Amino acid sequence: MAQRPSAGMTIGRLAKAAGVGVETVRYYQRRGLLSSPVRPPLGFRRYGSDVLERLRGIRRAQRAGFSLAEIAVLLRLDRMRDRHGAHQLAVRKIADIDQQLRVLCELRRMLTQLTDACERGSSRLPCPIIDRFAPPPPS
Amino acid sequence: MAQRPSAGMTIGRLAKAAGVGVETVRYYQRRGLLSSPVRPPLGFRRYGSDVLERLRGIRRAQRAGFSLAEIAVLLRLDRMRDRHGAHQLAVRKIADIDQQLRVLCELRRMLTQLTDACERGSSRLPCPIIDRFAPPPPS
DNA sequence: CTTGACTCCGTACTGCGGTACAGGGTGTAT
DNA sequence: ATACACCCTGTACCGCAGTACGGAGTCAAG
Repeated sequence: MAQRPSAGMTIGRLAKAAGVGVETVRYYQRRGLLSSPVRPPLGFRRYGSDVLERLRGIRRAQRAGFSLAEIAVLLRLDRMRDRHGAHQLAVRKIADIDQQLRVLCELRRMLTQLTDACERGSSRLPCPIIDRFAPPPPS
Repeated sequence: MAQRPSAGMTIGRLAKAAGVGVETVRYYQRRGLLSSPVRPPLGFRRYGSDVLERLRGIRRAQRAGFSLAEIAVLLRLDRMRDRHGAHQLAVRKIADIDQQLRVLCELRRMLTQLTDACERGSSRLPCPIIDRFAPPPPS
């Protein structure tokens, strides 16, 4: 049983293991998403694998479209074991996504129409894109 | 032919006609998207309907998903009558939108799976949403 | 001629999710 | 023992698209 050089990772290794920057870890600590172990009187803070798992969880939730503020709420619901709250949050998120999808589809339709018109039109006519979006100054 | 009280609108009327705030108009002027008429030695600036049309064009382009920086480019292309450039910009924008759509669809699929699992699961088991995103501290 | 609404100009602040940097202290390998 | 990489703390800054505010000037109606 060799004495470990000190149990746990330093912040740098933690960050690397989670694929984020050191500054990002500190930022999450400031936001209260990650706890910061007490600093020993001499030396650096050490982080256990639990913190690493948490950090990875935060990133997963981010990829799922939750903001850091929402993740803070999720973590709070977690501490309170509030399944219902978490479920509601996810359902609302899906509604958000649906709204965004609608807007983007409409946008795509509009832009596609425009580029199609631009391609078909005689090059002597004004470009429909410019025409729609940038009515020329009266000159 | 009554002498008009002074031709054109003040900035407040211009803003209201376009449905934006006065500060927004000034902001666009600072960004070089709208020209600012010379201020007469005494009195306020006056804006013609050409500026109003331009302002409306900027808002249309924004709604179509262009950033102000991109709109600045569009306006420059407009001045140069560069149809091809405008077309390319729009095509790139469509590719952006497609990428966003892909990401959002994947997200939606993932969240839906999660909420479904949450609804079906026994309430005694840990919530899959919390479980996925917020692995509880070891405690 | 006063009142109130508007304009002008400059600067600073918002929220989001970080990033950068300065000026120290510390751990570890050689 | 010394070099060098890493950590700590605090603060400032990034882009985006505005919004807010202070203190002054000006215009128009009553």
